[in-house]
Amino acid sequence: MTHSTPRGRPRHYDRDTALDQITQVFWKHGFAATSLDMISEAAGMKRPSLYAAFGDKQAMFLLTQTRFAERLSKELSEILKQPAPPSIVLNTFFERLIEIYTGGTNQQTGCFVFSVGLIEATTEKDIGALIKQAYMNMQEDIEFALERAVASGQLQNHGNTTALSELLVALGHSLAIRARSGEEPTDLRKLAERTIKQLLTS
Amino acid sequence: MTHSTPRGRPRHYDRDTALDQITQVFWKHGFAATSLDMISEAAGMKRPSLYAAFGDKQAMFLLTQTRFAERLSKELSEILKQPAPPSIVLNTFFERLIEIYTGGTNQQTGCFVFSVGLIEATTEKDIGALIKQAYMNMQEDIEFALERAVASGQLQNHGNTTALSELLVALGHSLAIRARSGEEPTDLRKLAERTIKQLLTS
DNA sequence: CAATTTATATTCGAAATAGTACAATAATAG
DNA sequence: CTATTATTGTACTATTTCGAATATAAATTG
Repeated sequence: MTHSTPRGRPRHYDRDTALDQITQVFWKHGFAATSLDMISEAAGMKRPSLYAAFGDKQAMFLLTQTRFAERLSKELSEILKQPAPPSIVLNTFFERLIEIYTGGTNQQTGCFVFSVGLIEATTEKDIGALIKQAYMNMQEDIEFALERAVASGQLQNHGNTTALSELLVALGHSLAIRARSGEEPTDLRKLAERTIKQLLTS
Repeated sequence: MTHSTPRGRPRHYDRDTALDQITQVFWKHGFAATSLDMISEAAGMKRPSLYAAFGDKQAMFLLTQTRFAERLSKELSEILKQPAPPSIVLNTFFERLIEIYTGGTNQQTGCFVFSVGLIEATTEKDIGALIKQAYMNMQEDIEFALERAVASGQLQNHGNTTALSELLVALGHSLAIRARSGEEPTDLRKLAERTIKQLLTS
């Protein structure tokens, strides 16, 4: 018989929220400093359940990294598709980024990929590729947005939209570092505003 | 009697080169993933000697971080004092930074402070302050250099030297991230050149 | 309700790790 | 040459950690 409820004892955890909580722990302490016991407690799952669900620690890390990168990429990409003037679009873009990087929705600071994942890039090539992919996507999306703005006359062409978008990616990287080293959201917002102004009007 | 040679058994290690080697291990694996055995082997010192010389693992990390930050700061500051045109000065500045970040002199990638130290900033406030100090110094030095260039007529004032220097710091942060995620030195040099050009001519 | 299935909870063992106590070594001082 | 001093080398302990083996719990199927 096909049934809605599966066969044996039902799962006590929700896969998605568990992954959210695992992400939080890794985000705060980094991969190596996070023990399975910490993960277990954070996720509300005993170690055997963790293994059954997600594999070992490395697998969990790779999973949460990929998941975070994809979600962030998708969300930011949506923001950049708005038809508003570039200064507005970029401001909302970086406001959202700063919110994420300073613990607005979660509790952690810095970027889970660009700060935390980055450390593992020397020993795990997959992670390095993932990170590069993440900011390359970001750069492309920004560049497209700038080009649309130039085409629609909302932005005077400063010659090089590529260099411009690379600079905006650099701002993103900088915000990640600054947030984790303890700078306040308000200061970061001001920095972003100043930077956008400088880049778009000159 | 006062003698040049101290009393007991002479040290087998050189403090400075030992610290260099400890830095290398931390730089590659990060704080948590580096064991005292790894440090011991890299430095050629047994654990008791390590403790006697530098204290525990945390102390060693803080020491190498501070030392690296100071040296880097001093070296880059010197470059920025050169009286050459700003495009030249900034190019040599970033060329040197890229060399450090891509394993030119050492073997490691990324920035020891902005990449590796950063992870510990959430649990150790000292490290966070150190990191912020490092890039704030960098920003000031760059800003002074730009202002001198404006004053001497080597650079047309684009209005905001502060915003400009913040963008150049952001480029530095971006290079650190890109280097560790596996980008090649040549690509990074091109990126830096493009960025400098974009920022100085517009 | 008994059998089956899946998930959770407990327990165990092996390895790694940090830090320290103690013995051995290599120099100087007189 | 003996005592002293500082450093190096070895050995030990307590704790943490990963991963797995085993026992228990909660559901469905017929």
